[in-house]
Amino acid sequence: MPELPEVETMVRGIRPFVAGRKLVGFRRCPCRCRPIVLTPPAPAIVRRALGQTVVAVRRRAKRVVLDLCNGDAFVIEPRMTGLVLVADPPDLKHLRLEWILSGDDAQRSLWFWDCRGLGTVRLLSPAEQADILGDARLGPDALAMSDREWRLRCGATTRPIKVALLDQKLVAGIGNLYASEILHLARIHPGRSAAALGARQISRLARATAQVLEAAIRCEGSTLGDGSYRNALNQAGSYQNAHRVYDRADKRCLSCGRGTILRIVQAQRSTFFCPKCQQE
DNA sequence: ATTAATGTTCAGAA
DNA sequence: TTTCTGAACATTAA
Repeated sequence: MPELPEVETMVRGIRPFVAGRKLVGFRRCPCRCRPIVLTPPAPAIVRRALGQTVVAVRRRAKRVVLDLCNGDAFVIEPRMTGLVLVADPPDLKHLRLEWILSGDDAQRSLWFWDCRGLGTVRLLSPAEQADILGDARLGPDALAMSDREWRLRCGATTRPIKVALLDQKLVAGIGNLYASEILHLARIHPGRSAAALGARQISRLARATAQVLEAAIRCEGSTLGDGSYRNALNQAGSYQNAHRVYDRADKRCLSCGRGTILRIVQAQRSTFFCPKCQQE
């Protein structure tokens, strides 16, 4: 579920509750749901992380990173339905992992809640962080791409631009929902070859990416009809009210007022676009 | 019963 | 080498 704006919202939401605190315990889910996949296994995590202080809370692509004072870092990857919470989980069933934190005042907890259970939590050494979070595996953050970088990276692949935007090695942070929204704002057809985009289109793409993602962060992300996404305090985001095309198949285009939103499938994922605003 | 869902990764084929 | 497809992971809701 979460893409860059949702993960950024998680990071900002938990930071004041987590940064500067010491890890004094871990607990697995109290219910009988499948135990989360931990890397390394739980005993090694306890040995390496217990007693460490969380010195920073940051985002890398669609992951939440908790930097510890010994150089290790927890890397939380929410995938489709994962949430990081400091209060009030949606239900008590899918609380996969709890970090117990101690600070100047009372003890408190950070939770990883994940309904589908595809998310992961890893404790990585500095060398593993360089490998898994480094430039060889992830492209530049979507909010830190220059026009020049957009041009070079798009120019290097003939894949459809919608598919290229989902490639985390090309640009990090964009997912299926925001890819459709960005291309609609940039007035680019999702099937266009990335390498075939002209200079004006690249510059529109760069501006649309920043505009959509920054607006979505201000709205604390998108909470769709199933209510799945929640911020760190288990509150819904509001960017879904600003969606122009995502999940709006057969509805009137909100921009031109004439086109009908189409749903197509690219790389086994839904793409939504307006054939009037986004010409081939 | 079937399908699709804001993600990632792998195997195998073109 | 690049690109594409299908499958896998697991859960829920329409």
